[in-house]
Amino acid sequence: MSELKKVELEAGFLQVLAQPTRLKILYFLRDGEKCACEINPKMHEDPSVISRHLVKMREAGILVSRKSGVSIFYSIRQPAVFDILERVDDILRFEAAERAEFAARAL
Amino acid sequence: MSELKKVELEAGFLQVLAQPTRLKILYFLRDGEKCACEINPKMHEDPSVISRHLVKMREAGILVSRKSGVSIFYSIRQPAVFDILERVDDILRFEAAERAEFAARAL
DNA sequence: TGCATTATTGCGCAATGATGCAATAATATA
DNA sequence: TATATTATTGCATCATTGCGCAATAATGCA
Repeated sequence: MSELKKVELEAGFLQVLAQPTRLKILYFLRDGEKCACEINPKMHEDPSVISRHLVKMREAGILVSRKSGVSIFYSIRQPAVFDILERVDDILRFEAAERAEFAARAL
Repeated sequence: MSELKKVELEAGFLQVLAQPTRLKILYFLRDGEKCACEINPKMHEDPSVISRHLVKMREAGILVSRKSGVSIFYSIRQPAVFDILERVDDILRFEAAERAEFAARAL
């Protein structure tokens, strides 16, 4: 039915990563499992918003959740996302350095 | 002014990558510089759409352009984006394999 | 059972993004 | 100079996304 092509799958996955609040959540989860009730106070948004972000990342396979009582604990399922973010940071640093050099040259 | 935080810069860059047509263009440019007039017929979209995608990727530092006559040649400036896409593919393969295994188990 | 806590879903709103047509800019050529 | 080619920009439209309030579900506890 769907017959998703390679670039569409890639874009879809990257789309999930490409959101500041979701990245913030990922970095927060980096040092271990946290329940939504621990994530919420750290973020500056409505719990419903965070919930949707968490669901989206779980559906993408980035996170996994575990229920315990009324709480739901989330943790990283694909640590490789941090490799991706490292690569992005490399590129961003390169960009920043180049812009700085260009600015210096313009003096 | 802007005071962009780390996650915002990362998300912004990933947002540029997270679009099927742009990825298609990137893969097409992988084997070397191409002018817009070569890119256009390969894509199933209006030239104006392709132009905007190219500009966006150039602004993000992913591509670089060179003018020659009426033609404008684009090429990859950050080959590291393919490392990122490789990582994404790894994750997607992992996902696909897991879903396949789950499906097999359900028989 | 009744109540509190935690998390999610329904819904509408505002902002953003992708698209295509038409018009424009820039260059080459007859 | 007039015309054709190449690429971009202006503009309108449509779809998607992120957001927050309110309502609902699910569990634990008095």
